[in-house]
Amino acid sequence: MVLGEILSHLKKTGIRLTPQRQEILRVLLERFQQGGPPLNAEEIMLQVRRCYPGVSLDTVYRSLATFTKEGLVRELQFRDQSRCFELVTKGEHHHHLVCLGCGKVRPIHYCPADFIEQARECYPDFEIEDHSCTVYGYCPKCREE
Amino acid sequence: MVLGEILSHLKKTGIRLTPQRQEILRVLLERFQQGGPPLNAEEIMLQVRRCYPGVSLDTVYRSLATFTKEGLVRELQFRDQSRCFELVTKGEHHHHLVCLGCGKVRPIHYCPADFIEQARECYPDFEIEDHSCTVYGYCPKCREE
DNA sequence: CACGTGATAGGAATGGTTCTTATCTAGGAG
DNA sequence: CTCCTAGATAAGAACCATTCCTATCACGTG
Repeated sequence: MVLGEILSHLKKTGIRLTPQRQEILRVLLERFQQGGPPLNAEEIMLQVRRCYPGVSLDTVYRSLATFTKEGLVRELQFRDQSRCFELVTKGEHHHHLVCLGCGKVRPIHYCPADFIEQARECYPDFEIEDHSCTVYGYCPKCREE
Repeated sequence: MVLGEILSHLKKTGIRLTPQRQEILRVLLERFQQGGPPLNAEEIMLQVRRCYPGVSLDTVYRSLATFTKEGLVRELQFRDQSRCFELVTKGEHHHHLVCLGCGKVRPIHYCPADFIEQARECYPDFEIEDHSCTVYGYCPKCREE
């Protein structure tokens, strides 16, 4: 997955490809390639401001909403109330392990196919689009308290 | 699971058992018994006000936070930003199907044990406390748009 | 290369949640 | 049963992440 692929996808959709938006996507891609935790809107803004100092939080939120609608970005919600975002990548799929102490997020590279199957059987009239599985606990550092 | 069990559990913890708190728990229990979707703070407040008209939203939030810390209540977050609460019940365990259109929540009475197992294997140093699995899609009504 | 439409910046507004303060009360001690 | 006090409550103010508003700007179509 490279930035070019994402940008050409965007072109097809007719969504305008401003430099700010390219930078937002680049930041998300970089984070994905590093395997790090998802970013929240403010973190994204701070990163983007390195190149485009004038960028507003509102712009970041609006762009992320647009990308989410387009299926390029996924929004995540954990129990600490924080909202964060990650790139949707073809061929790669993961879930999350969240520390209830420090809020740090780690990826789980496993997907329970049986669960989705069960949901489909239970509610055949539903058009299933997506799913998310999250495990909560305490990381080694937070266990010591 | 009856209200008495919950209340006696609370007594053991030393948490004060005010009538408002009893009513909040009763409302949550009623919802659980009906098998309905989880409630948000405002819905709970409105129900509680039938008996205790003076109850404030703040009281509801504080009580729910206390119950959550005590493991009596679970807080849920879905992608529409809404925050809601449900009773934690022994012997019963479920996950959720959420409509991306209207936000309505339905229970899925199935749990992917393999997923939790995998998380444990992946991160043996983590102390796993809880997990949640959510499927997103469009309900029959919202599919028509 | 000019034009129109959709995007942006900045500041103001919003709304859910939490804090503050004064008052009250549940429940243990006497 | 009555008193006492730590902890709970109500009301309104404060908070803060997110969204709205409006004037301005610029992407990329034609």
